Amino acid sequence: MNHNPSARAATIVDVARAAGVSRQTVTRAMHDMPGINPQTRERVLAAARDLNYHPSRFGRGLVKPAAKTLGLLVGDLTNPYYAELASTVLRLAAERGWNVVMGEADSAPDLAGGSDALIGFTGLALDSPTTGAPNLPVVEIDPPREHPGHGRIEFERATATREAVEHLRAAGVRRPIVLDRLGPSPRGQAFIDAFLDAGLEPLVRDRTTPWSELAADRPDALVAFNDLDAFGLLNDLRAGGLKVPDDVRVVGVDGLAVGEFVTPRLSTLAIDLAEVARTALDLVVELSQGSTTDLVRVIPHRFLARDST
Amino acid sequence: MNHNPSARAATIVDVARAAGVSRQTVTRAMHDMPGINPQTRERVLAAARDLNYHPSRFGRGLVKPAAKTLGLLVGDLTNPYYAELASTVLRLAAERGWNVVMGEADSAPDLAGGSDALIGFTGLALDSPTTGAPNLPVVEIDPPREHPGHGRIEFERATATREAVEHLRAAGVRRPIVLDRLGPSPRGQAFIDAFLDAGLEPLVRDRTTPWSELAADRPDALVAFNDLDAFGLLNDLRAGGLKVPDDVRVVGVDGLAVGEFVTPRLSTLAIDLAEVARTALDLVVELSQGSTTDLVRVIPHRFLARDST
DNA sequence: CTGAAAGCGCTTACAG
DNA sequence: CTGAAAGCGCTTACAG
Repeated sequence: MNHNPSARAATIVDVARAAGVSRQTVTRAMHDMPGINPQTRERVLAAARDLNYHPSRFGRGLVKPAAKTLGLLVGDLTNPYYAELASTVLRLAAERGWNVVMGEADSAPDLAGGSDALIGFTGLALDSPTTGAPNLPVVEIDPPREHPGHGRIEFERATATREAVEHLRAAGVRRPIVLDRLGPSPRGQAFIDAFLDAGLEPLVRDRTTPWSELAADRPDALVAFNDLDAFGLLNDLRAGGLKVPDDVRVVGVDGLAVGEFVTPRLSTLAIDLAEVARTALDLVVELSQGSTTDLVRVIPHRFLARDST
Repeated sequence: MNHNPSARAATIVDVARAAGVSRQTVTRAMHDMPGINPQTRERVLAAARDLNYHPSRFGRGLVKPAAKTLGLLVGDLTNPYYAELASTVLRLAAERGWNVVMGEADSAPDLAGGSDALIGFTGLALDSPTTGAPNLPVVEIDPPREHPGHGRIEFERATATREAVEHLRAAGVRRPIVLDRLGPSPRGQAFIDAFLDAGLEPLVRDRTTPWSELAADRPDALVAFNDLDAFGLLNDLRAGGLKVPDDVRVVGVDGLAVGEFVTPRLSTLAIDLAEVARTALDLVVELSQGSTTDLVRVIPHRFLARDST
């Protein structure tokens, strides 16, 4: 077995030669087509096995209609936020007969090379090889800045953020802390602005600050960077003997379904990820058909008041 | 724009003709290569834009070394179990310079067509087009049955299951219910066997049976089909005024990280998904290099006794 | 700076 | 049942 260890992979010609037939006949055997002598087929398949022959996707794709491939760049799939988005994209793409090649921002493969179009959270991998694609249609989700010619799904967060802040203010919150990453994110900035507008001056801390440190500021509300962070805070607060929402209120961002299952159920800023996925896919299809106008779609967050506020 | 609405997509020849240059020059312009008159480049790019030209992956792949593509078939990505596995596969594949095209079992795209090798939970999509692949290396994870020539990652669950059952028995459990899907799954069967061996006769109910119905049998332990189901049960039990683990003990299967964050923390049968991913990837690489022996790897579950038992 | 030729690996009619 | 020829869309030397 494995007769071609170092050199190039076996091609249809190698198999044909080894089996003493034409390329044509190799194709027939490989694809189980009719009109071939069973013994010939066996001989060809044996040769193929022997040479570890696998038909080239490229030779085949050039000559047969093939599924389009969509590149999808997400963050850590371990975060249900990205997983849920990816899940919807996968389903909708399959409905259209598209394949999806996926990449996580941190490992950042060159999606562009294997795709006919790209959708992704480019904020995670700015100007990566991914976006240097040769003329591919690209749709960016919640992008940090505009990129001419690219489609864009923008998140409208101001309204829902104000709602959340109003909810907190009405509940008596006076000393909120906004947990954000360094170099304020759009989500963090939206909360800061909303608090200021509501006459509250929020402290801003790095999202990874442990509760033990946060406690010194005696906050009565914590705005987590995302739901996952919020789950961690909920745990830390419980461990620290604090009651949520009575002692401290906690709000997340993302609207993960699993937020229903934690205790207390997490209040959060949700976005309809299925709608994001659907919109992004529609847009990328329009782009690949040559559309060059109306490239921006806006999707609103909404405030889900559950039990943690 | 979009001058080629109905007919076939524009090729390099169309662009060359439109711009009045050779195909060669089109390549140079598209890939920003040196040795081309800037004005010529502009003219070519304009023509390309005008014709909505995107270079064919296939033409290109045939002639330039391209990344290998791995097909990955999982269940619902919305289940963190699959998401975590996919995440590791994505990372490891990227390290090797492979692309990954993903599919969910329910939408079941034809992964085979676009892949050089396949990894997947074939129990979810048996004998789908996916596995009818023309001679692709295939690794099946926790497969329901053997498939000659395919690699196989088997889960060893008997040991950990016995441990879990022993733990329950020692805690005084006498009336366990095993929640399984119709036509017992390996995981369900393992629990049933272990309970019987321990001298306990478990009831078996469909995994979707609501607690309200289960309650009639006055169980003192519930074995959920998976962690996600277990989270739901935990909620139902709380809603029903039952205390876990005092009134009813609950054990899940999968070992999701988020099980740490629910209340009470979920006891579960965990499997090291990163190891599963790593092993599957190693195996599929061996297969694609022509290996035909030693195609089975076994990975053990382990019992994570947390707070729900 | 630009182009004519060859070739990548496959499949599809078409002959025999 | 089997094979010789043409062609899919691209890039890589090589000439000019």
